[in-house]
Amino acid sequence: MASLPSVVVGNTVKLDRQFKKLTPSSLSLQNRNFNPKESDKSALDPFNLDFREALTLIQEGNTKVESSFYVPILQECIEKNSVSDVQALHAHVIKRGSYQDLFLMTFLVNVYAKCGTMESAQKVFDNLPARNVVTWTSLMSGYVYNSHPHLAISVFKEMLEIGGYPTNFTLGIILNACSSLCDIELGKHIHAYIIKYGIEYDASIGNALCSFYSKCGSLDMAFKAFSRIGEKNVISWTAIISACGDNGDSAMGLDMFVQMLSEGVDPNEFTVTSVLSLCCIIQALGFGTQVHSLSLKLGYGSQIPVTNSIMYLYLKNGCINEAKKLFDGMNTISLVTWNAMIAGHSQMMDLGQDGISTHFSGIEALKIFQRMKRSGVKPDLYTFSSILTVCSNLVALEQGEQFHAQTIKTGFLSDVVVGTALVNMYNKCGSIVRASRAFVEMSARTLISWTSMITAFTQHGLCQQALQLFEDMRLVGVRPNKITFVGVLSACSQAGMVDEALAYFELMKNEYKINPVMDHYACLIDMFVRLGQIEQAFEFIKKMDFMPSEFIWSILIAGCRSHGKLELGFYAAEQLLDLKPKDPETYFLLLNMYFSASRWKDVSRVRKLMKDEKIGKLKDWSWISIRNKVFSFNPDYQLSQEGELKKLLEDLQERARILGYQLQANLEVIDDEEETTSLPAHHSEKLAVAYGLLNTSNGRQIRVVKSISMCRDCHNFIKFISVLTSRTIIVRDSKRLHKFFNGNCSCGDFGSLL
DNA sequence: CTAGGGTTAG
Repeated sequence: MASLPSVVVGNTVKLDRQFKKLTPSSLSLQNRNFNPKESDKSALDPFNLDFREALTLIQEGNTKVESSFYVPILQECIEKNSVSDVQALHAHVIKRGSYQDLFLMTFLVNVYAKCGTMESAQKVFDNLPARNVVTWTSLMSGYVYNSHPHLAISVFKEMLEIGGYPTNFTLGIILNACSSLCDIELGKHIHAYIIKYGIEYDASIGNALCSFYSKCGSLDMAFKAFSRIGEKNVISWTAIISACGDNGDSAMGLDMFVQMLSEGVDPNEFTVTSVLSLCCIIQALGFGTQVHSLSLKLGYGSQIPVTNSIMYLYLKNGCINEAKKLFDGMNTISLVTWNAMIAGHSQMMDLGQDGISTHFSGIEALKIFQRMKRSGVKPDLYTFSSILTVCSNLVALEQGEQFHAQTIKTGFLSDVVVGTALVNMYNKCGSIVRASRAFVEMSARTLISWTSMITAFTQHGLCQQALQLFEDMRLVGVRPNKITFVGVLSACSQAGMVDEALAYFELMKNEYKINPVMDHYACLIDMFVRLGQIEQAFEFIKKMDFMPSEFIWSILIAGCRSHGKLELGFYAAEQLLDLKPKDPETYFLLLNMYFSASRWKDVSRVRKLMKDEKIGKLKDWSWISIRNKVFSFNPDYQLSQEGELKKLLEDLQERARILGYQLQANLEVIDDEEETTSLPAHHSEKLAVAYGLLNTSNGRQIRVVKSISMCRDCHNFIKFISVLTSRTIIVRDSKRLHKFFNGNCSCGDFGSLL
């Protein structure tokens, strides 16, 4: 680092005015601080003129004006983002000789920067008669503002070389540059410099350090930087609150918010939006609602970002009506508002709601997209990634293809998130070929892109490709996370590669220091179960340092049922019942197990528990999307009115029987005390598949999405259909993707627990 | 004259 002082100070013309930022309305008001010479006053008082008039006067007049005259007009140029007006004023400044005024010229650097024309800002800077630390800092700030952090840093180094001495402002700006570059090295260097030279640790330094460490992923250091600030201002608090959110500790962020209020600091609109986004992450609707009313009290109700984030919070929590009310009440609907609406609808599925509301909110999201386009708003990358996700959820391939085309036309495909969303869309719509093409064509890939593609191969039963891609990913130096390992372990599980699975499990723990989560154990247990090694699976459950979840016991029970291990199955069922499962499907798994073992007492015990826990019937819906239209089916579908559909199903059933298909009965509907065994051969996906067969041309893929898991019988039957019709049939149920082709399914036949 | 914070994505 450069040695201290030797500040370059130009012959700064001191002006005795205070230049506060002027709003357009304040321009027309008399400013008490403005006190021009009498001679200028009558003709050229910018505070008595409107913008255009002032500009015209300046351009026509030959009078020399004071430097301060330009400032409010230039301010307005920033607001209007009018570079040409800035250039006109600049020309005038040169002609009238005010270019000697370092104060004014520094301001001009900032004006050009704020208008996004850094070339001009740099040119003004280069021609300055003298430079001081403020002019240097202005240039750096311009480069950071225009997303050229590396250029800001080279200006910084240049300044140090000629002996310039950075101030708190300078260091704050450079720390920001480090944040956006994730340049940990330089950031720490700056921090050391601050300590070494005893730079006063004020809020500007503390806030910048706090954000810097947060963006580098060290919440600990962010907290240290924060706590050293003597007088914490709103920005300090907002910085630490967002730091918590960015580093995965949203609950802590809410704590900090409470602490901030208790210390008597009022949040501003930025704080409110940050807090609301934390509420979104951890689904803290109640807290968010309180924050919302607080923000109304503080007068931020008309702030668009505040409304956007509360609307998004409502949507993510399924409060569609509240969200709609806010949306309808907004007088300015920004692109972000549309995006929040679309993203909110596309994400309602994360609520643990059934697949039916997910489906309808997806359809709603498509409608919102159309409304947005009709209103003349152009979609951006956020819109496209959300809408592609909607297509994934709906298994709406044709729609997805159209959006793909639009991303190409608009150039947003080059965005890595859009590209990743596209990979996911093709995968979830059952097209692994196009998914991998989209992946290969990406110009850049994030960890999430790699993970998506690995998971895609796994879901399509292409385990070798999944593992190969994982190795490629490591070769190019991308560090896997726990989700990547779920994909890897699940690939091994499907392929029955026990040794590899265990080796990857160790690799994850030892080399990547990732603590296993339930999903990893579930993969391994699933693997043993698939291989029929039920005892090993059970041993593994006993050995793991986790309380087995509902899902783990379900896998074991399904395995016990398939492999006739009744006693262990009953034991597991007791464990499962103790957990008071949440997922309705789990109860049906138990019912079916007891039913097939003729344990009637247990059947009624489970039924009673279901009543106590208010578990309703399973809502069996399937949808098929053909040429942008969605058709819905459930078991109540009136087949008699559709002679063709009924005939087709009967015909397929008969031909399947000849090939060896046998109907497996399941306990289906629990209607109070009444129970029926299912004979209707017509779960919703059979109807949807048959409808697809009738309404698409021969050889085309059939793509169906279903609200709950497939039952074994349907799973088996559709394998036969794929043989009888030579079609590829994709059914995405609530748990996984099934791609049926030539009598096989990509899930490796252990995909249906029910 | 130079800053610091925010909404929507996989």
